[in-house]
Amino acid sequence: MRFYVTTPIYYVNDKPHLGHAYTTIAADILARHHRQRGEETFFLTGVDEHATKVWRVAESQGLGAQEYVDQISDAWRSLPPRLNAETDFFIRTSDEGHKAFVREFLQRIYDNGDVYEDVYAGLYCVGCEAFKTEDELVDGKCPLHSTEPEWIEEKNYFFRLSAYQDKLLELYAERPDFVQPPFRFNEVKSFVSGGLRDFSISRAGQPWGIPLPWDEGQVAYVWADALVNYLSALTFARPGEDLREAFWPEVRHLMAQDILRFHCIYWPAMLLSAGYSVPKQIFIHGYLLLDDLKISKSLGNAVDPLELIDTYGADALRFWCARAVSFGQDGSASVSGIADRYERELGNDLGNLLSRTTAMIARYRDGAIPGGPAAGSELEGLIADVHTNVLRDLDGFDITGAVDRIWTLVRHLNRYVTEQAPWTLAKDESKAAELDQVLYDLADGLRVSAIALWAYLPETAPKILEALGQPVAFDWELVEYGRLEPTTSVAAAPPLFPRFEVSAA
RNA sequence: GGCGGCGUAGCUCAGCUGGUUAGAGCGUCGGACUCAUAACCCGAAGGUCGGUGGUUCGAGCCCACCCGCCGCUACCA
Repeated sequence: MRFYVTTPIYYVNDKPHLGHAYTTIAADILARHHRQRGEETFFLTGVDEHATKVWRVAESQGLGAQEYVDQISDAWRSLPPRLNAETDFFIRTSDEGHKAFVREFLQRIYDNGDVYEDVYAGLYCVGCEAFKTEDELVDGKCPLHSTEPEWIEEKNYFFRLSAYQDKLLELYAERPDFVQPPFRFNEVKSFVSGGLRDFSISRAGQPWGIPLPWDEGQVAYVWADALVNYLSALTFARPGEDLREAFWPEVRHLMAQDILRFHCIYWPAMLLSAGYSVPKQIFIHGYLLLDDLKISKSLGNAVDPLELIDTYGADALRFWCARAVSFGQDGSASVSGIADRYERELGNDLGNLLSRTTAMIARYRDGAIPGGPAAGSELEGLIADVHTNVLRDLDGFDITGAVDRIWTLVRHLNRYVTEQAPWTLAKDESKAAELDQVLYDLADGLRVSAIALWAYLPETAPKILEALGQPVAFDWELVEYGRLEPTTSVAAAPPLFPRFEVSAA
């Protein structure tokens, strides 16, 4: 089995905000999970650096476009590591390997007869980087930027998307899970059923971009450039290797709904034209609605994920992203929710569980875990549920449901402590075997929780295993009751998620 | 306008192909415990499941209509 997951390539002229972090975190959770299963996994993210605005901003600062994007790409490149996202490659559209591949890719489409030349004309707002129709304007100006759009009329090359309507509909019919969740797929199908218009794949008179192989005077325009990254990266991410053989078309694209159409319609059509297989799956996640408002730069409610990491840590942010909103749907979330999750769930449920468990093992058994697995325990059943059903959840991109399932185990363990009352057992020598059993089950349940949560909490999970004197390994087959390694060195663990001082809260 | 979705406890949401007293988390109130990061555990209060009318032995779940939100309805990264 192989697993290839992508985020969109982010537009360098943005600042990284929570929405970007959200997609990247989700992709990393999936990637880590599939690595746990022993699958060969590839996780790609990166930046889109070619755009008119980039060039204009660079010029206004007296910089060359390449020089400019070299500077601002760093902010983006550092985002995944800050999130603890383990990417396999970070692509930039100005990478030579990408540029060469795009030219070859577009040439194939061209050779296939799907490209023609036509005149593109319209009112163009530079701020929006979009053409506007008359009825979108207010007093002849762009309502967002209050500037008059420019009338642009130029020769462009067009991709014959209209010729792919039937092929796309066939594809959708053959692949009922091609686009997830289903209601997004419906949007795609109804859109395509309504007929497709060709779209332009080039811009004239632009010095910044990838020149078309058959007309060096024009550069590839957005989708003809950006989308191709998912394929191009495989050709040069590892020098000397062509990863296409392994990972294409085993790809899952993750993104928000704003770019759904381009991924579900344009991209498959271009791939078919160029003679490639289409992606395995496309998953559209929802927006985190902060105070019921979509996160957006223009609304001014953008949240800097790095500030949240500075306060709560990457694990808490990842956990919150996975838990706060059912993945795939829009949902209201509030930044204060991170503080709640941190304290209630990570601190009180999970962190405190480790504290009390290790403290009791140290106190009652001098750091040793003398018990062993007991057949037919309730714990065994819960762990079996996690073992099999988390896989199923995550195969369906349900990162929220999966972590909820794991949390059921964590909650069970806390309840188990109270029910068994080890402090009472400890007072009665004749109950020593019982106490051993309880401590064993707690330690083993915690061990399993840590392994299952590793994809979500890559920083915390190793700490739990270390505190329990367990090898730091996360293979999914270890999510099984009774695989606790004997140990004699458990000491009371320091808090995993310390409370904040009142003044800091 | 067309297509799709949503409206369930104070809040955020689960409720599979219709079937005994409608669930979870948080919040509130009460209790219990002491291993632990004053954490954890138990219990209670709290819902005419948007409205109306149908189908059915029986509907939160099916149908019709209505009300209120939201998404998509083309070239924006």
